[in-house]
Amino acid sequence: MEDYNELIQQRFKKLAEIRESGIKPYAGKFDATTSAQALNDGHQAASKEDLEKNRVTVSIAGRIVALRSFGKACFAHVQDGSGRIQLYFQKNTLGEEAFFLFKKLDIGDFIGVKGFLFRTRTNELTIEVESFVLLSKSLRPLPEKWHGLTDVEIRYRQRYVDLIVNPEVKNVFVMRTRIVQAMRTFLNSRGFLEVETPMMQSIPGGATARPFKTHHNALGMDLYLRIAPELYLKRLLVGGFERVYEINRNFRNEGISTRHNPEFTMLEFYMAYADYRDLIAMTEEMISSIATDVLGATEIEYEGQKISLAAPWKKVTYLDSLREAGVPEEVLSDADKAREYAKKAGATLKGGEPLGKLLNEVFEAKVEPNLIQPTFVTDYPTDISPLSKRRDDDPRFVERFELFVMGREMANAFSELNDPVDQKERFQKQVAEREAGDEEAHQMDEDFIRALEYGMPPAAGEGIGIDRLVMLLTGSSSIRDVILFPQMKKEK
RNA sequence: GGGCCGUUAGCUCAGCUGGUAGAGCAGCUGACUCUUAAUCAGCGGGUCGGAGGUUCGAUCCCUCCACGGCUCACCA
Repeated sequence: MEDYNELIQQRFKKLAEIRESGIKPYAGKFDATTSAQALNDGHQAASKEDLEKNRVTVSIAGRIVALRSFGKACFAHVQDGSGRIQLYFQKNTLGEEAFFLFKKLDIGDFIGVKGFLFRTRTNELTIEVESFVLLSKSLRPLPEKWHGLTDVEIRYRQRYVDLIVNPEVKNVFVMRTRIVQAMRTFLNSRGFLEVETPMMQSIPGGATARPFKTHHNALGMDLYLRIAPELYLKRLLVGGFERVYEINRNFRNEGISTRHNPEFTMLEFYMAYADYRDLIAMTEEMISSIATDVLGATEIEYEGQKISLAAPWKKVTYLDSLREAGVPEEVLSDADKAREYAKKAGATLKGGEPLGKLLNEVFEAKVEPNLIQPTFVTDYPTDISPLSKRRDDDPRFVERFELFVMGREMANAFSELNDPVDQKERFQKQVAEREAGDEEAHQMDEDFIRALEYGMPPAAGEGIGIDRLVMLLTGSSSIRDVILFPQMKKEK
């Protein structure tokens, strides 16, 4: 931490003076009768004369965010959890002693005030303060009032300051909470049960990604932070839960970018006796209803582009999406031609990739960036979908879709593979890829196979990246703007 | 991890060709009882991200390092 500068030292001095005068600079509770927003909303229609005729006495607590001082009077704004309201302090009203303490206050201090409402000459609803208490002395200066705080490093590292001075930042996080609430309401109303499954797993499964490793001392065993809850949620299907979901953190030991944070939040839900087609309809309904709940609209703008979340959304099969992007037919079924084509498209290949993986390189380069309006891409190659059920008509493809908006993957869903023999073979294939050097390939999970051998009902499951959904709905271009405390390097 | 860019007062930013740093806000002192970017007068505040190097002299040029941003790779 840096040394205390002159401004901070001045405030420590004021703190000492306040203590010397027998006043507690860090008080206990304060009973506010109202909030800034309640006052502004509730007295919108009250005229200057109304307020003079029928005096409204209020008490409110908050942080001083602006001070405009005259000799024997002062205007201030306090900010509470709901908004801001102006205060007016007069020496005549407060008395000598209280006015002396008032002079020791700084921007940033928390105070509780009692007073009555009036309107100023400029008609701003204001509290004339009759008495006040210092609730908490602030020792550090807040950023200036014109430009506020824009340094992104300070904004992320000291999010508390960002939240104090940038109301739109706070609003994004309020919206995030509302989005998640709307999601829970949607799922709960359809009979889904929210559950919690292990964050620490001895075999990190359910996704292709590199995990964080940790160690349990008493058990003497390595554990991994989960990369997905999928395999545990499916064990619950085996156990008889028919509709379950989990909204929680996943951890992936990979690069950090404007779209990736090492810990991020996913919704995963599983629905017995359904297939991926049911989830297409449900996803359209869920996301458009969340948008309506939270934004009051299904038309949004993201990074200058208008996006319509009104159902129905475009659907295209994986192969057709490649065809539409101009990929020649022979590339779609020939691994050698696909390899050549993927290379030309700029993919970095290690060699030995199966056709599905090669096609996916092409897909990511040629198709994904152009999926601006919500689009379901269906029927993925089996090679890159080790947990999905095969299509009856063509086992090279699975019953799976991904949802793309703004060229980004928003959801991934499939009919769950419930054939233990097929699942075991797929794991074995993954293990082989792992042994061939693919660190992200699945490991064998014997217990999961055992669970499937007891019998898992046919089911469909889906994952939706909450952070990315929040980005979309709040117009945020960086994932760090929708995560309160994004991961940063250690401060020096 | 690679490439590009950035880091100057508490905050937001200037700083020319290399000659040891400025503004606004915030702060302090004083004036001021309806301001809201309050106003007026005065004052203080800097390891110019860090360490080396070049130079008579470095905020400025070079090297390395740290942190951040964008981007590519990896991925969701």
